Amino acid sequence: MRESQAADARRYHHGDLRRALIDAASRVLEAEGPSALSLRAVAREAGVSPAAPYHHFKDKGELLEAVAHEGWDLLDAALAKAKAEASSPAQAISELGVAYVCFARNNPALYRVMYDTARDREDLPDQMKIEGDGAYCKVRDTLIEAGADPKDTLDIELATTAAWCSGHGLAEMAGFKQFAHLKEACGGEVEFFRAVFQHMGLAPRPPGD
Amino acid sequence: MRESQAADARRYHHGDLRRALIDAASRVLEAEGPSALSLRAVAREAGVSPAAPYHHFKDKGELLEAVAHEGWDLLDAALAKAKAEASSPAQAISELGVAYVCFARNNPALYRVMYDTARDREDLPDQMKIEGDGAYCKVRDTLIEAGADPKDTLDIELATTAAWCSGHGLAEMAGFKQFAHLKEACGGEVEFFRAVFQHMGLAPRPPGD
DNA sequence: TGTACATCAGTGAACGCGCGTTCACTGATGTAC
DNA sequence: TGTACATCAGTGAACGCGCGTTCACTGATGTAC
Repeated sequence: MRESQAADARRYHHGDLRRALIDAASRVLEAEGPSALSLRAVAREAGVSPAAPYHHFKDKGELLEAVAHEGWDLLDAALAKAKAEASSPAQAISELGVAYVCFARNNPALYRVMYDTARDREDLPDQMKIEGDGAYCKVRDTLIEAGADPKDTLDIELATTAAWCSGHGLAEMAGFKQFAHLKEACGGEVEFFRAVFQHMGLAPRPPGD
Repeated sequence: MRESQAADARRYHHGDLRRALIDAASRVLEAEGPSALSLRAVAREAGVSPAAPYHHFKDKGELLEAVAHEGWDLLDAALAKAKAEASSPAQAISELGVAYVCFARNNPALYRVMYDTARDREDLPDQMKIEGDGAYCKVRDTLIEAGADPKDTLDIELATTAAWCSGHGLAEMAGFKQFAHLKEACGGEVEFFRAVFQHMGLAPRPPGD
């Protein structure tokens, strides 16, 4: 049937416990928050003994990293989708921001784990690095498409960093109740995001404004 | 000597254990990070038994809130100082941002506790509320002084929110190693902050730029 | 001023808990002949 | 195809740990007379 069995662990007892553990971790995370994300809780959720995960992850940290890694992939996919659907580079910048903040709002605990594990390593993951086509590069390339001078690399990097920080800041703030009246005044959460991005110079003013 | 003794608990055994516990918490926080901040560790650091804090705080959460409260006061003071020293409203906006990010960089664990306890309550503390003269109001008033239309309250609030989010985002990002080369290229960490704020529209361009 | 009493800040031992991790094991799966 | 063996994913009991919190207590301080 299959030529390779080295890369295919799926036929063992459980099927694919590694995968199942990451999924279980996501469920624990969204149901009970980051503080409830223990190895034992994940094993429990996956229906295996507390020792089982050690056949797939060196320790708890390695499981968390796997969860975070998946999170960055999901974020990357959300940004790619937003960029593909935008009708112009200027609009794409704004839509990347909205997609970013919506991702964080829809997966708050996962988003937290992503940055917490990065902070522990003092390093953002390779997935969003400057070389390659990670999330960071999508933002940078969009800024260039929208007219930034690609030769002024320092300026481009600063602009990309500014955009990323703005998105991250809004993502973290958006959950506080203080902003409920602003969301209402703007006519919805996404509209609030867009309005804030306008003030950050990251969104075109709507026509006739 | 003293008429009131109700408001003055300072003459009891320890002197002022409440104060001492908050100070001990700050020391634990900066030495070992937020995850090490347990009630027992704080009591240990203060040199008292694990039960002693319960005479001053209902539970661990109340101690954390007191630590966070103090943090917001310190942040407020840092912003007030930055604003007072600025030579123009436009410069004040930029200097508020720099002061904010520097505060977070100099007190990373405290900064984290401030936002974590706020998130648990789903509410930022009263200290930075819209009414009064908390940190939020300092930013808002400075924006008005710099020329924003005070009658367009929605716009002002959005602009203040945008500024706050930008600062928070940069504060959280500034610790990552990825940005080391940008700090170097800008000639220093503070210069990096200023450059990013320029891209967020929060800092005046230096003359001749 | 001196004494009896009330107050209450701090002690130290104990509780039950969930955690990360280790260990010897078992039993299903895959492989060689 | 059938059998013997090796592999290794998962078990379940146990470990030591630090945690938040409670409890009966003790002893210093403040107060009333």
